Amino acid sequence: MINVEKTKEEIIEIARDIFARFGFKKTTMEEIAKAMRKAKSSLYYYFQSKEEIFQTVLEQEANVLREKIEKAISQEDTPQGKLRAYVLTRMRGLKQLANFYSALKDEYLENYKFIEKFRKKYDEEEVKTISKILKEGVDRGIFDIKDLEMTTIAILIALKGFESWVFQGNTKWTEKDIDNLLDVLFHGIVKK
Amino acid sequence: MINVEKTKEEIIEIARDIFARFGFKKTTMEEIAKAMRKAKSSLYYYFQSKEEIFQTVLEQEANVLREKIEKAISQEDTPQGKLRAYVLTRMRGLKQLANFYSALKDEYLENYKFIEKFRKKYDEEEVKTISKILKEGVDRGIFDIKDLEMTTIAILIALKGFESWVFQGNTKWTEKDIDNLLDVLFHGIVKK
DNA sequence: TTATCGACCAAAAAACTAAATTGGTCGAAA
DNA sequence: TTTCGACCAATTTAGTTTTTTGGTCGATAA
Repeated sequence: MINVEKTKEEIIEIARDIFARFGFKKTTMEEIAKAMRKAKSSLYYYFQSKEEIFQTVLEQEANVLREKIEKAISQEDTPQGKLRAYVLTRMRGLKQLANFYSALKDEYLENYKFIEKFRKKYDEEEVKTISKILKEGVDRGIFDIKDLEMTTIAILIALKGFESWVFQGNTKWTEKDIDNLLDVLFHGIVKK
Repeated sequence: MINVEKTKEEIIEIARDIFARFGFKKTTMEEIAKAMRKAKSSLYYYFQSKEEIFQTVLEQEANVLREKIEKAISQEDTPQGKLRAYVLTRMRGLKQLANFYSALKDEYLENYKFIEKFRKKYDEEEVKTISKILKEGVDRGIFDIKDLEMTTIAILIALKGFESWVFQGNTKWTEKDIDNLLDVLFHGIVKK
């Protein structure tokens, strides 16, 4: 009762490492149990299924990133600064979750609907975050955006593009490069 | 001798359709031969391998697209127009090659090195095309770009991002949307 | 009551094997 | 010069058996 939450925490803590290494599919309940020095069936006292454990781990991980981003944004004042903070923090955070991220990617083929669901939910969050920043910029008379929704999606798509590009190890991006690109986003390439 | 080239053309013409439907792996030489009303071994009189046939088909298809793009660009005068023509023509062309494109994607898992090689070569072409347009814009005093190479790659990556987004059927993009995005690329989102 | 466990099961996955296909070769014959 | 069928080694596929895995349940400590 009083220990349940604590044990749950322990489980997801250990499960996280194993999932990060082997991904969802290749991680077995037996492994997690052994690492916990418990019997496999004991895990089911705390979680209903392997899926539930994984989902919990995912959500927790997402929370950490979300908070980092939230904090980074709130520390900036200008919409430009916020957008920059968002992009940079997101990039760094994902890099830190690289193991996890690649594990997810590996099992992209088998499309577990609960993972798909998670992705969708997270995508929607990101859309909200970006569009909020953009909207604030427009409201404060700093940004001039014709189609806010389309621009939001565009930024997200581009961001995802860079993401997979970077994680594919095609090019090593520095912070300076990101700034360069943000500069294009902010001011365009046409001379004024 | 005089007919060899003609027969070769016939083969790749027929092979293209089959490859487009079933992809490289699932297409058999027997099928191609049957569609040609020839024996399988006859194909080897014209091509050294299945790979060579596929490669030829690929290259031909790329040539068609390349010419379309080249023509579209040359008909425009301003760098903005050229870039717009490039993006639009490329998008349309790839949409037309959708079957082919998805066949390629399906076999992305098995990574045939000759396909990888082709992709790389084509990527380099695209980089050249884009950077040429950008450079012209800069030289004519129309564009103002800090890091030309990085901007080129950025545009290409973003383009690829949209590509897979569109082909995944996530959103239906109109020409107007593209124009909207190009507008962001040209003028940025910061109010002037 | 709370927490843990081993025995157990159905279903899925992995390992194995036999049979069929496939890309490619070669010499013969139109 | 062009086409073909017979043939081969190697890969794929289909079918089967064995093992593993997620999950359940009742017993049993604490």
